[in-house]
Amino acid sequence: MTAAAGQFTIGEAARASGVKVPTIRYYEEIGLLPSPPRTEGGRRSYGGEDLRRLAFIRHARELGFEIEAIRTLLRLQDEPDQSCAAADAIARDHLVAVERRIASLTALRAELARMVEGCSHGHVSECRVIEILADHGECRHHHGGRLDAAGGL
Amino acid sequence: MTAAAGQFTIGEAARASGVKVPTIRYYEEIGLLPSPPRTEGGRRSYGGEDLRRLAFIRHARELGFEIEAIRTLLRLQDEPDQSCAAADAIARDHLVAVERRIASLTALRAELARMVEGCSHGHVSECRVIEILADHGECRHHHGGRLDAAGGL
DNA sequence: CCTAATTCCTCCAGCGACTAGAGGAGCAAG
DNA sequence: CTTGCTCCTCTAGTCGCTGGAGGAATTAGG
Repeated sequence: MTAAAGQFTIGEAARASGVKVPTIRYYEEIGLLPSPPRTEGGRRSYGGEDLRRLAFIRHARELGFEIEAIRTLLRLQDEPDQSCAAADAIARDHLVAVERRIASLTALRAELARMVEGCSHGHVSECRVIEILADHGECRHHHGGRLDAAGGL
Repeated sequence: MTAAAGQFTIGEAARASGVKVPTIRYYEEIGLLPSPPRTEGGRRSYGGEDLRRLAFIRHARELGFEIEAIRTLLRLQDEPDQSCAAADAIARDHLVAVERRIASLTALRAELARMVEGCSHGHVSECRVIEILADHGECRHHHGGRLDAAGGL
């Protein structure tokens, strides 16, 4: 460790924040994280403020905020005299989106549960799972849009 | 209409199934939907079986099944004498994933609700929303992975 | 001081599941 | 015959990363 106190390598920043190294570089590339100074050898050298920013980003991503929303939130954070109405609006919008998502996933769960329960574990020709998928009319699930299958956690 | 009865253009297939035209071509490209015969002029001509397959795919996508899972389900559907254990397993796995997702979104909703409620609508410097995002320690949300913000419906 | 292991650098490609646009051909109706 | 719609192919872009190649720099051990 030749570096000054309070300076961190990208690897240390990654371990401290829980954001992977390539992701940190990606955040820099898209301008979400400022380009840090470099050491003589050309390596990124982060300070405490950068780590805080990174933690902020990580937490916001965990909460499902999009990069563009986070960009706005970070700008707001940098200007503490401004009204926080904008931050409030972003959070509120997101809350509404999350609620819609929960509602649709709950409907989905019900349909999947019915599929699985109805399955008699015999042949495909009499399988509820296949049957319900083949015939939308048979289910109570009406027309949400698409859901991502896997998604986070 | 010069085409034989029971034959449909890609546009008609799209309207009938609710899958967009470019998406149908995409499904063909990735081998999810068989390449249909073409008319003299080179246009795709779909039959009733294709429409049924497309409806199956659409429904499964609405239910959040991934393309690869759908590919497996379609193969199963084509062999009605096989055991449906595989289909059952896919649906069960997906149900578990959906349940996990609901649980994490519910935790998320709670945190977002606390953020929004705590906001005093004053300046950014004392905004709960910004504050909670900046300090993970302040919240009860512990370490799920990432969630997609928008996603389906 | 030398070496080996680790970490870092840049650049480019790929994921999933589409979506959008360019540029052109076919085809049905007026 | 022209208008306007649909269709064709092909390419590139979306979002938020993730991974690999190929090489330089640093660190730890001997």
